[in-house]
Amino acid sequence: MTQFGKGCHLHLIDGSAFIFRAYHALPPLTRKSDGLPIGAVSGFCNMLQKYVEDSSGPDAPTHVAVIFDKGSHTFRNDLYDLYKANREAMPEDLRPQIPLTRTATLAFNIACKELEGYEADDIIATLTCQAREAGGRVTIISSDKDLMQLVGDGVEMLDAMKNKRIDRDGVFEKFGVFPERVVDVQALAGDSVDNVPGAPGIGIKTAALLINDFGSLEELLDRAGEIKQPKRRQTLIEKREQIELSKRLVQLDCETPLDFSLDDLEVRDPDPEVLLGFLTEMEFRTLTKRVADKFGKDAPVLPEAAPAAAGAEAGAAPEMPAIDPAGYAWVKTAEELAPWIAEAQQRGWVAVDTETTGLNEMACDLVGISLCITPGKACYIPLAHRAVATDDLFGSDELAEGQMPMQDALDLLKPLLEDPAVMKIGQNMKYDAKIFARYGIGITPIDDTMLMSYAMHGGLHGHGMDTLSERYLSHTPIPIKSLLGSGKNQITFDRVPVEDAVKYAAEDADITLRLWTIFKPQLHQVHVTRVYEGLERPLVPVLAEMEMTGVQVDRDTLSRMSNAFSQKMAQLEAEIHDLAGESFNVGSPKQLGEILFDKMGLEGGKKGKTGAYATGADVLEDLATEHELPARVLDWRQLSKLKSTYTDALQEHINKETGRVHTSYVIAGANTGRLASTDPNLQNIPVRSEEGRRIREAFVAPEGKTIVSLDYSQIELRILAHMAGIDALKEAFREGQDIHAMTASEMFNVPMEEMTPEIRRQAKAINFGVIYGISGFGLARNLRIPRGEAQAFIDRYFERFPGIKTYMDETVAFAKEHKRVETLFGRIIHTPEISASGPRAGFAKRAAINAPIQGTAADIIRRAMVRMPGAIAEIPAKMLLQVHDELIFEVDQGAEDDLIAAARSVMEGAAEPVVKLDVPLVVDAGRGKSWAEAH
DNA sequence: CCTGTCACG
DNA sequence: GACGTACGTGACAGGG
Repeated sequence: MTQFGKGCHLHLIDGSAFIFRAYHALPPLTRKSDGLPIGAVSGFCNMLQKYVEDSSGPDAPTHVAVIFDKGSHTFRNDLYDLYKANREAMPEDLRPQIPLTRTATLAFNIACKELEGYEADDIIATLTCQAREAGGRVTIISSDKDLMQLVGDGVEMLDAMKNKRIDRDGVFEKFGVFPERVVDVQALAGDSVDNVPGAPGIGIKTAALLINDFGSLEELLDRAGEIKQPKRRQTLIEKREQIELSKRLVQLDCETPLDFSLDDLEVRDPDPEVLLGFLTEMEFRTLTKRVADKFGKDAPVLPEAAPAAAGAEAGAAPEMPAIDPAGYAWVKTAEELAPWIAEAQQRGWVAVDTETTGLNEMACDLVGISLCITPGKACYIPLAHRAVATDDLFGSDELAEGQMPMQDALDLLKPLLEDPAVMKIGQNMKYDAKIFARYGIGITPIDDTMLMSYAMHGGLHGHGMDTLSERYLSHTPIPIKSLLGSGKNQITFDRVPVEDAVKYAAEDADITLRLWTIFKPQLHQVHVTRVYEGLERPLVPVLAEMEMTGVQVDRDTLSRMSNAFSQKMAQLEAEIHDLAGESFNVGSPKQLGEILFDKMGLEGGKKGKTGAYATGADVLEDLATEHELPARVLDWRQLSKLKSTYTDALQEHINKETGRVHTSYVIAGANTGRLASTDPNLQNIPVRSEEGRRIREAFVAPEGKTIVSLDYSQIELRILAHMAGIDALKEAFREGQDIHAMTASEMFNVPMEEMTPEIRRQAKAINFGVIYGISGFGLARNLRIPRGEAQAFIDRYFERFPGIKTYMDETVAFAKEHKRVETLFGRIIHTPEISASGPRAGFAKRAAINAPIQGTAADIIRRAMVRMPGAIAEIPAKMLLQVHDELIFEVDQGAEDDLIAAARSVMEGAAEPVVKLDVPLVVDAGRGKSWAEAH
């Protein structure tokens, strides 16, 4: 045994932090065989495994221990009975998992230490002091700021989450003092999480200032009389005892009586039998396999789960072979393709993936197709790969060897892809469906693993294939960059050698199929089958159709506007330079800030975290009342935005073949269930300003057609009225009243006849604020009124509509209990951050309040869109665009009334029959030759 | 690649 | 005068 000393490196892992992070990061998983809650243990083991993998190499620890808290009563409670009194009770499903995390640690053969009556922090402190005295190094793996007292002199912290090391400078950044004085700052600032009182009204910033001025807390308290600010002086004198108590509470104990020594913590290799035994007992399929692979052993056989219950544990795949390119075939001929088609037909499903020359489905070509029916066994059918030329840099235009004619392959595949009895499985099927559509194939029926994940895991993580593969298959797919390169040397997929393409493309189909086998049975368990089958999957063909149709955009209109903007901008720029007395880049916020606040010396310059002055519109608007220059800059910025983002960029997006603009909707992008529009984004075409609105004049109907726009009136407020059950609001909506005026009348006791636009405006801001999870600060900023006044408005609002407050509180409570919120249609939005501390808690809370409202509205318009094609089938009209609460159509002249009647009926009735709203949904309609006229 | 800014619902 | 704050998006320009 080596004696701990110089050259040794001790790792101390904050076990409780690991547990809580694991618990909050994962859905509530249970062990399949007996339903034992196991999510936190699973996450804990994954984190330990990752730690073990990451901590090899030259900087590897020689000694390591995981330290836990034990018991709820510590010596600090004897000092102060309210210590940690406001901690929430441990969740019911976490409690039984705690002992298992000890077992897990031991199974990894890592020392596992705890001590009754002491917090983990104290044990960590004691060990750190011992190690430091012995001349060794220490890394504390935790993000707990209390432990920052220990940093320095060979001791560092490692935030495993952010993979960020924290040294003395890092501590200074956080606390404004070096580690020796962190206790002093904490004693003053207190800690709301641990219920350490501190000095009221003093936070970390002020505390650091004081400590740096006086040198130490004791010095500060002795000489408190010298402090200039009367309030602060009084606090420090009056609360001296409380501050001293706080210091004793935050001071870590380096004298914890330990019954073991550093030498007992020496790193040991795990015993494969023990570790695999434990993992198998927990029924962690993926991790068991991964660890078994590491040891070069076969994974122990797990009890076979019934297919319907498969995957109750994260990543719990049904038995599947390893992902291995050896199982991937290169299909070269029709004869080789035939058995794949036959097997798909016989099994009733096939995973399909297309490879193309680019990401724009409307302007790229098919290069190959991959298929997979059984995990581990997949094929790639190359169709348009170019021969790799040896003599020139640009490659050849010749087709590569070993490919069947594209049309032959498509002719063979078409019956399969259109066979109603064979499920086609894809990842982001809208993409493949659009490609196939261009080759005359209407792929149906489909399942989409991206959308399955979105329905089940919305809010937890992204739903791209790489994310899903890593999370649920513990496998990193071959990066496309490894084939295509990046930057200007990037090649297109048809230039990839077929041998490489087979491995990549077949793997994609294999992964997709594996994800499907895991997800499919889970949809039902998580109760999102209706969401997936009613709101996500059926939207794929509808959106594909809309995107392929595109919208006509008039290039000349845009081009003329661009020129006009250029001229006006040049003029403004000259004026701005004149006013500044020098030439600079108006488009650079950095340079602008320096001109405004350094050179011109204007008041109100505030630097952000990067050290640059803020020059946002709100800042400039304040300055504009006094000065010419900021006012000009605002005008310039507006034009610059319109030109670069709209009049110029939109022209680039006009498709050469169709002459129209084809956006792409992201179905699984927004947390709330909304769509997002990209390349180009047609959901943020200007409308609020007069100049901007003119951009919409360029969105036109072709000869003989009309643009029709239908939009939901106040849909989110209506949903709020329904969900929160506010009778006054419901009544107002039923009677078709002006809802903001009614709110104003109710709040400010102004009769409706005497309503002024100003009072109504304020009420409108409050109504919107409520939807966003109102705060005094936010409302104050929006209305540009003092914060106290804004808070008074809010208090008044809650007084008049107590149901709203109840709704908000109940929604947050639900989110805290279930780590998710739901829409009226059962869409789940996970809220993993809801129990976070600090500013993130506020964010999460407001997002949780907003999500059911915004999400229900999103569900409703999705339902309308899914039904729309059937409802307007007999009308010569096409749905073109969706803008969250608005649908835009193109219709033959003369059929406008029919379309409006049919579409309005679908939209107004979209919630039914699943949800019967207590308020009517009202749809406004407009028509014209352009979007500007129709809106 | 990140940040600030600004366009929309 | 603890902190930082309305919700949800995407695109562009500047700057490292």
